[in-house]
Amino acid sequence: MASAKHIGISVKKNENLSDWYTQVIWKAGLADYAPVKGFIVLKPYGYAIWELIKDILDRKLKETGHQNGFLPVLIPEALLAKEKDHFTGFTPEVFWVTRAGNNDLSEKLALRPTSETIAYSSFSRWIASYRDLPIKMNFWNSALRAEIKATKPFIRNSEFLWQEGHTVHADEEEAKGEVMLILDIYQRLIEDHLAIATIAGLKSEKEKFVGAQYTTTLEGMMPDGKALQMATSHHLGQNFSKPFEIKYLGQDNDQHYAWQTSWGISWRLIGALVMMHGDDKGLLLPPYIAPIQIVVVPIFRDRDSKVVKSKALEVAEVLRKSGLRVIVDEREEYTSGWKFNEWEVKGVPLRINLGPRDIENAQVELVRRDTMQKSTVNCSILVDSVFSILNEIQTNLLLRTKEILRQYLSKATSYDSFKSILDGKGGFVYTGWCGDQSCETKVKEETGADLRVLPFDEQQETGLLSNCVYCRQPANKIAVFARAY
RNA sequence: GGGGUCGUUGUCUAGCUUGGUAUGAUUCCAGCCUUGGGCGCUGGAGAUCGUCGGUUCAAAUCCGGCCGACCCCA
Repeated sequence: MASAKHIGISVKKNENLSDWYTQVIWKAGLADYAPVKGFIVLKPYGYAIWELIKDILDRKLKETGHQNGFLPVLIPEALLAKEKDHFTGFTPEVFWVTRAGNNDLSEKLALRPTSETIAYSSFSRWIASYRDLPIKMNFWNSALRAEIKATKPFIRNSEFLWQEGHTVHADEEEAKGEVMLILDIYQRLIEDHLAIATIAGLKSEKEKFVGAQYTTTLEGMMPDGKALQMATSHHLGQNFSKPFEIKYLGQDNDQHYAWQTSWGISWRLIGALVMMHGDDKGLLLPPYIAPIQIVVVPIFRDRDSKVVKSKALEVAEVLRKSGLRVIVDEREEYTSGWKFNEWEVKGVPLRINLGPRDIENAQVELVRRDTMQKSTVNCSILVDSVFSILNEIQTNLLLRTKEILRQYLSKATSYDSFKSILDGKGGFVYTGWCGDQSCETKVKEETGADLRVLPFDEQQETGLLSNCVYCRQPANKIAVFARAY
């Protein structure tokens, strides 16, 4: 139908990912624009996805000994400026509060771009001896970083929901262990629940968190060949403990500066979910992270609406008792065809069609959102069938993103081939790198690609990539470059 | 950082060149009709044309600033 065209997604995903993406965010009911540039309003369906991400991660963090707290949103300028690199790095994007009511403030207050400084000013007062360590805290809050130019819902906003963890340890090895523990938790969350494959590794000196000793990262690859940073976990060393005087009295009766980590994921993961799994029909959510895993659509004529509806509610109840998130779309003002399309735009992974025909045969029709395959199952084996299909969808989606990642992995031994890959299909390009920041900067300036990650897995494999892609000097690292969001 | 496109009702859109009562669809509401892939019919509602200023007897339309959205390139 012609009229149906502008109700659904009006652009193909592989023709214009950007336009497609914003349409899906809007039409699936995840978010809406706010009156101020770079800000968005999260609608219930979008917030429900965030809540699920939050629940899963929160549980994992508590299981590993972390506790939640809450920090103020305003940070005095002097505090934010205490660690110099950190301050210099963030200052271009900090929002400042300079007035309260009718009075100018004597000291500017920053809307937190991140909470290291304010958290650590507290930590320094909480810690006296090694017996007070470790501190392992996490904060669910929002952060504000002014985005002047390019904004994109969930991917790049001036305010975003996230989680920031901050830990303090007596010795460096323990802190380094924490960094890797968290990165692993993130990778499990992202692969096992969000069904997105990533590359784990180190950020370069240029790209690391300002103020960190080193930054570990999980890098994802979007279907258009552009990279997206999914999570970071930082070893802060003693870079903050020194200016913030986070000291403890050791068993040796001497004062020591503590070792620290910080780490975070944001609602950017929702953006990644949309881009990775969605298709021309709209959103497609992996079952483990879908607020609605199953929608039951009763199909009826007037004379049998009662019996069909009550059967639909019964089916939903059985599935709910098995722990599934199920709704019944009982609305009478829409036809079933309308409902099919709507739930497909919203990405519900599994739909159950239930009409008089099915009731007669004690069966239901299952429709998978990922393959659009329909199957008919007998009510007696419904729960088992549903679980096995949901698991299949989850597995299938992860396989798809692994395949996308694999197709976007290239190796370049010369700068010419490096450039032609970037200008062609894009994606991740593995190269040799001398380790010199000036080569990294030149590559960025000339090609638009930055050094996304020094992958943990590939560092032993030299061979072909034995020279720096830019200066041709002997390489001492395998670097992965890409254009990125 | 550089370049470009755009803003008319909840949504999409005509009108703008050549200034004079704002077009159509969808949506929403009431009622009828029914629902296995975006049903149909009847009636009704919904717009200070993003915003501020300028030109003019008169501005959605011409000019300028600002706000916002989007795209391409580095």
